[in-house]
Amino acid sequence: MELSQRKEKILAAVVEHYIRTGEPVGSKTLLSALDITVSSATIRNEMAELAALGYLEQPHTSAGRIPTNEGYRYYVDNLMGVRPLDESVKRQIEAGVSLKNASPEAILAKASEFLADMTDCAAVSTTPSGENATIKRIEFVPVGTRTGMIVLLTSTGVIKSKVCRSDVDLNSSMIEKFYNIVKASFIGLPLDEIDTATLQTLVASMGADALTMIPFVSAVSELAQEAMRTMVMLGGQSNILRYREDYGTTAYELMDFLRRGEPISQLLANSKADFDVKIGGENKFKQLENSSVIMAHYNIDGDNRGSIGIIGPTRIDYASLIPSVRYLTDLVGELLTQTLNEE
Amino acid sequence: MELSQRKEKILAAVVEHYIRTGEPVGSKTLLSALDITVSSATIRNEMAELAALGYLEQPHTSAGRIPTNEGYRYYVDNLMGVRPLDESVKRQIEAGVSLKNASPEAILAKASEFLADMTDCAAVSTTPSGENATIKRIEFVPVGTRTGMIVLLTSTGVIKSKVCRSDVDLNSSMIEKFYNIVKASFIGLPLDEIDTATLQTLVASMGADALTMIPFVSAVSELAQEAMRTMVMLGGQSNILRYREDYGTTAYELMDFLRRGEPISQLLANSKADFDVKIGGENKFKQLENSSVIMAHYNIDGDNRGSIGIIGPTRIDYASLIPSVRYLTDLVGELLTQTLNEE
DNA sequence: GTTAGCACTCTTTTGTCGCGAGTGCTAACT
DNA sequence: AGTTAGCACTCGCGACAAAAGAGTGCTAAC
Repeated sequence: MELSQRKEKILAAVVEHYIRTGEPVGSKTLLSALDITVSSATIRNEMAELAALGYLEQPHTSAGRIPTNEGYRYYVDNLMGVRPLDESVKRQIEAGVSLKNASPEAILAKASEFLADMTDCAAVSTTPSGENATIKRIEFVPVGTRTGMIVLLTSTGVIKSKVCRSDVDLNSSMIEKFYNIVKASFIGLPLDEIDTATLQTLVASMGADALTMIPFVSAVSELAQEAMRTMVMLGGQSNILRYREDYGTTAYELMDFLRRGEPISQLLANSKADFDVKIGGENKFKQLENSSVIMAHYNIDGDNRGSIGIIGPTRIDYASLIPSVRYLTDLVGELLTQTLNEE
Repeated sequence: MELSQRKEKILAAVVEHYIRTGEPVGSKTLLSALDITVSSATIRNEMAELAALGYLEQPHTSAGRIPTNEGYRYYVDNLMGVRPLDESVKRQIEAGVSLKNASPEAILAKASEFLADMTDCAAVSTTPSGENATIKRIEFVPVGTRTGMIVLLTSTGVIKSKVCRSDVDLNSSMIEKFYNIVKASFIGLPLDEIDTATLQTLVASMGADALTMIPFVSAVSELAQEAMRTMVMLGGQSNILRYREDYGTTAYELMDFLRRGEPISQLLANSKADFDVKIGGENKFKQLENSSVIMAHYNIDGDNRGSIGIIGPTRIDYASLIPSVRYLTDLVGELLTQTLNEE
């Protein structure tokens, strides 16, 4: 749907004004905000047409207009000025995500927290997916007479560790047996091939040693699961209260939605493009019907591996937050690439 | 301050009714709730006296009475029936905290989450304090040409690990050097003696090796800090919205308060008794002035080491939640004792 | 000490009214 | 044909008033 230039100007002004104030905007207000040489009546006519086209709506007859979800969509796709990020904002973001010597989880947790603070929205991120990774290395470190720590390194550079407990005292022959099993059965194996069936056949093939080895073997499998699973990092839930009126009655549902990592990871994984904006009901979760999501994906070694996003009211400030989310996400991608490749 | 038996009965009835309904309770309502053979006028007289004593108040002249913080306090200290926990609730709690083979952090995180769900409040817990612990063991596991994982075990059984990166390729002589330094300088050292000053003298004494060893040594120190620091686990923040009206305008402040672990750990550490209830402004944090806190402390090897608590509105259901929190906390204590002592 | 009765207070609800904001339509103008 | 001025119309909102309802405090009698 193509709009005349003047309609576009009006639509943009309505969207921007409403985003700023949260109040329905009428023809007169618009007249002074717009450097245009027409009368308010003309603007009214144009607005009526925009409403007929579905881009604007009236909360009630005698109020101004507010954008519909389609209105926001048109604004984001066609009208929004993509001014480059301020240098000072860039530097602020750079400071916010810098974290040396930290795990991917810690980096993303901090990034989410920072992004939430910066945008006054709730922020979410997913840890790198380990779907196509294989097991590169497994180590066992005794830390007590019956306790040891298993360390797993994947081909994508993710390191996971887990304390594990044996039913009998550890001795070097057991540890050697463990390494033999690991070498023969695990190294090089794709993470997603370690399921309970594989484990059972493995345990069955061990014969007499099975009993003592089970805690170790199952710990390795748990680690593989963990390394594969993407975790959801969450920040700034309290910011939901900040825009409480905009969320209406869905505020509680929204907070509850945020707690459950699973749907969020679906939400974030659901888009292929470099970055994505979902406005109101555009995503299939009805808890988000009064929310917009701005998300971007980060790459590790050029490979799309995870996402970072913010969730705010539909009248979120798209124009200035989209570039911020994208820039931050790119930075995090670089940082993670670096972290995971250093050996 | 001693109250007559009848006054106590009335106060208890007011508190319990208000906790249940959230509505101010008047003399007639009370009459039907109370199996007492007096008229509403008598109850009015008694309530007027209770108000004069500071245990009840009226939101406005023609409304019923609601308990003051002092009223809740008297109720909790003297009136509240301490019925033992239902067997079914006990079993529910046992199921909620059972987690085999998990780290203390994971156990407490799950316990907080579960407690929040069970009580419809926000729940918090602190990880065991490592204040008096010493370093028992340190291991180094190479996982790449320049990367290794350092594993630290404390005398209290806490295991922490961290990936650490060298500037040059690792070789066995460096690893041996590392173990020498560790043996000589760290093993047996109390965690709180590892500060920057100690580290600097240590690095200074290493002479030429200092440069290559610094990443390792400082990683050990970071691990020691981590093992010492109590972390705050948080669950059920969304439940704050559930009692939004009760928190009034402090709802946002409350959520924000919960995010910052530090004040919460102060709050929880501030009480010596086995368990503790803070009502409204009784704790020094003004973000909690409309909240009550029910907290209990768990013991590891008989030693008070951490706390678990819930934060709700002042009209929280003390009588049934206090036993739940205590029972759960005891269970967690047992579980942690077991986890940390198994070697 | 207890109770019935009653006047009193204060909130809440409902209804009405007028104001103001903003619209849509029509007729005139360019 | 597009634009504009003018005007009647609609609707939400705040103010105000009246009525209803809940609950109290007090007094006088039991």
